[in-house]
Amino acid sequence: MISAHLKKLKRHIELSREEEQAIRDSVAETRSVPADKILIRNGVELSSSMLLLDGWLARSKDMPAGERQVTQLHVAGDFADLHSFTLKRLDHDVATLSECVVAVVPHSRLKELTEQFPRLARLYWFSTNVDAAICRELALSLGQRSALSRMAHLFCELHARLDVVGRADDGGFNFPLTQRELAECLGLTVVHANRTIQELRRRRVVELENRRLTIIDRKGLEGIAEFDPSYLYIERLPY
Amino acid sequence: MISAHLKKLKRHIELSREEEQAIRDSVAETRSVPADKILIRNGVELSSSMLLLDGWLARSKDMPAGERQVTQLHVAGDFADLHSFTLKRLDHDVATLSECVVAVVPHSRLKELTEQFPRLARLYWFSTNVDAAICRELALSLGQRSALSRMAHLFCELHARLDVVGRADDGGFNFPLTQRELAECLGLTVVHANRTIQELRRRRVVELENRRLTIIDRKGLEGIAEFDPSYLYIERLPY
DNA sequence: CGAAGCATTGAAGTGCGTCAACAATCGTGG
DNA sequence: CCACGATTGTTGACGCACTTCAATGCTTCG
Repeated sequence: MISAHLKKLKRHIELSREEEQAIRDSVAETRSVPADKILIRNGVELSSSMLLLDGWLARSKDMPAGERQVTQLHVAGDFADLHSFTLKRLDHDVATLSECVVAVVPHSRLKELTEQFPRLARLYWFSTNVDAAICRELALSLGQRSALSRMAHLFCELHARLDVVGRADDGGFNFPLTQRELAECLGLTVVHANRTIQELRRRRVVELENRRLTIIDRKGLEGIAEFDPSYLYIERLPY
Repeated sequence: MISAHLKKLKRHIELSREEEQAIRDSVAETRSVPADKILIRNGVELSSSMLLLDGWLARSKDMPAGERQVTQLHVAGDFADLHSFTLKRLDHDVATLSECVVAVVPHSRLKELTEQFPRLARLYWFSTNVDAAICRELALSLGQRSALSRMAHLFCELHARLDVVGRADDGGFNFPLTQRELAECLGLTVVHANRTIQELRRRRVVELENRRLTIIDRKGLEGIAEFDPSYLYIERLPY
């Protein structure tokens, strides 16, 4: 089940036998978590990071009055809080959006791993930097794109990211979020998120039903989104 | 002039003599750059990172039609593109907002530095993770806060960050951005940014003139912003 | 089978955008 | 030191994308 994570890493560098084994050995335990649970709470001191093996997670930040912004979605193969290795506590919550399987990686092992394999240290550093790039693209979406373009952009991004770990096909992908959660990703109200989905349906670019997103017109969707995947850094061997 | 950077780092760990010297030695050259220049262009392969010694920089992303979102502001002591060490090319531009002095740090030296001093590797990794936390807070602002609250929040954040490097006082700080640039940080039009400044003035919380931001009512400003600085990770010794 | 959450719809309101004009300031060269 | 164009700041009128409020049917699940 850690194969999705390794698949992602191997897009960037060839892993030696020892490196791959060290990564496998860094997992202390594997846990199953039901949907709608807060896995990591804002501000709490942490001594391990969570590697998502299956399911969907969200990083979210709440306002005093209760409004919520999801700042990142995570799918199989993603480290949900690798940044807690250096930050020690998070500035956001991490919650399950579906039933999830997570691997627990103690910070102590990450320390050994990164000191023993500086190349892996840079690879994992790279990985948190890609998270940051995704967040910058979100800021661009929230600041400049219309609701329609924003939603289309999110769907394009998710398709590209899921494709890397073999969880998407040309027709689309499983999408377990409710419209409320989707709205929280996009900085919209539920009502407007609903109307935006309907507009995408009306334009025959996507369909969304039964927790599955069907992409009907990929080019059309990417056009609405003005999608350029280079910010995802999905390419082979950067160094 | 690198002292602002060291001051920032020393908030988090005590630097040994050797570590501090290694950081100083990592600078290959120092350059002065006029205002309104693109220092680093989106997509270009890089072999060094820029440490800002003095002045203001912005990370910005442009849309095909020309709209621009600033995803981060940088002040003295900040690494503008430490993430280029692992990403190799950026997903955004870095431009000068004022005259700037930057130190050029080759990636080759960063590689040596981080391999020789794993503690510094983690500290610099930490630093890029704080940048990401700041970007998440921006996403929260853009997605959920009103224009007024967003602007107040930015001013609070800048005051806190400038204070760390000794470039703010109780009364405020120098703020070289035009209203257009400020608007680009906040996802607003110039016209509405102008009206928002006026509302902050009317409420007697800040004044903005002659490239200086004066904070008249700190508590009032923080109240409008619902400002909680914990996402900035300004505190002593996380490990 | 009932309750709770989720998706959908309509009507009305508003925060911010757009367009357009003008005033103030700045930088530059004569 | 002034002239002048360019940039920056400010204001008003109007429009619209998105919100708010409220109601209704649809699913899901104990």
